[in-house]
Amino acid sequence: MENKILQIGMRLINKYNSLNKKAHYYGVDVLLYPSEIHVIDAIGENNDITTTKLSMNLGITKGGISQTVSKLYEKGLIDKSEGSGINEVYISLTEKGLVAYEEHKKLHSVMSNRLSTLFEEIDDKSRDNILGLMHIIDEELTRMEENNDF
Amino acid sequence: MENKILQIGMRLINKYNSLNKKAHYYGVDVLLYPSEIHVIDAIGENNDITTTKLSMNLGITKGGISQTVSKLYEKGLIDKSEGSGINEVYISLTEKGLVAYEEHKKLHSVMSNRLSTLFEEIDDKSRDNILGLMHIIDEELTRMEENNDF
DNA sequence: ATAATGTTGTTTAGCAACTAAACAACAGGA
DNA sequence: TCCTGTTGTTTAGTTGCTAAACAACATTAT
Repeated sequence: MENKILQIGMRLINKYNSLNKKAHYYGVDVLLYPSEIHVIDAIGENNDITTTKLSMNLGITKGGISQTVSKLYEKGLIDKSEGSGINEVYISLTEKGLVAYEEHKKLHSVMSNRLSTLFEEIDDKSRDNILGLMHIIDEELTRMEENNDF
Repeated sequence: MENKILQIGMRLINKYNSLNKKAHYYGVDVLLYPSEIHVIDAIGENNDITTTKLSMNLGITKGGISQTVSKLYEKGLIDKSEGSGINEVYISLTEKGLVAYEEHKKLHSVMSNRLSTLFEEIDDKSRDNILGLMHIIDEELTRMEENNDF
């Protein structure tokens, strides 16, 4: 009973991670791997982004991003354009990329809506407690990261 | 504001997964990789377990478990014993394995305790709402898994 | 101006952590 | 005895990274 939340939380993370291993088509004609749809998602939410910013945004090395971006370019989901003369490359979605982005987003909207609804219906105290709970987890994960405890 | 929880939740998952990529010593003289400490954890909570049961328990193929178990055997963290004449092998922790298991558990106890405390202090309504929230996420992840939607 | 340093993105080799498939060893029943 | 089911193992292949070296250009220092 004591660490029930932690247990459920771990089960949710495992479930998410397990789901997150399968490739899908997302409405386009090429199979997209998890790493690829994540990059597409990040570009869709921040068009004309650079490799370095994607790297920071997703917490992956520049080399890793560069590899995934190359695959997406070959599959015709993104465009590259030289940015403001400097040593930058702006990455944006093609029409095909946009299709995949929106299809992917659509699949999450049901859960997103259900959570929004619940969050709006509950009282302030519950809302605060939920955020407090998440805050504790966040703090502890950060502490573990800093102390190298895991 | 609408999908704030989902956003925080995703950040927590990413943070956890990022932490979960590093190898540690866990108080013993050999470096243990994430997959290895997970298997140790599962054996610690269920001593004299078999490969097949570990496989089901962790949601990994028998081959994958077999590989990780081999490494743990070579590192001296587990013992194997023939089980009841049938075609089974019982896996248990050595003293060294037990040290790693308990060290790993200790690192999680701070967060576990903080969450337990919070959960005990809040009112029933908040408690129900938190569980309700998790239940929705669980349901939606299951639905996505079944429909192959992701 | 020239040299040193910083920044951008890319490529390469290597690794962890799997999976799928073939396999050997044994058990129990037809 | 043969067939089937189960157990655990091994092998080859894959994804998704990282670390390190690199080239190209920009900025700063001397």
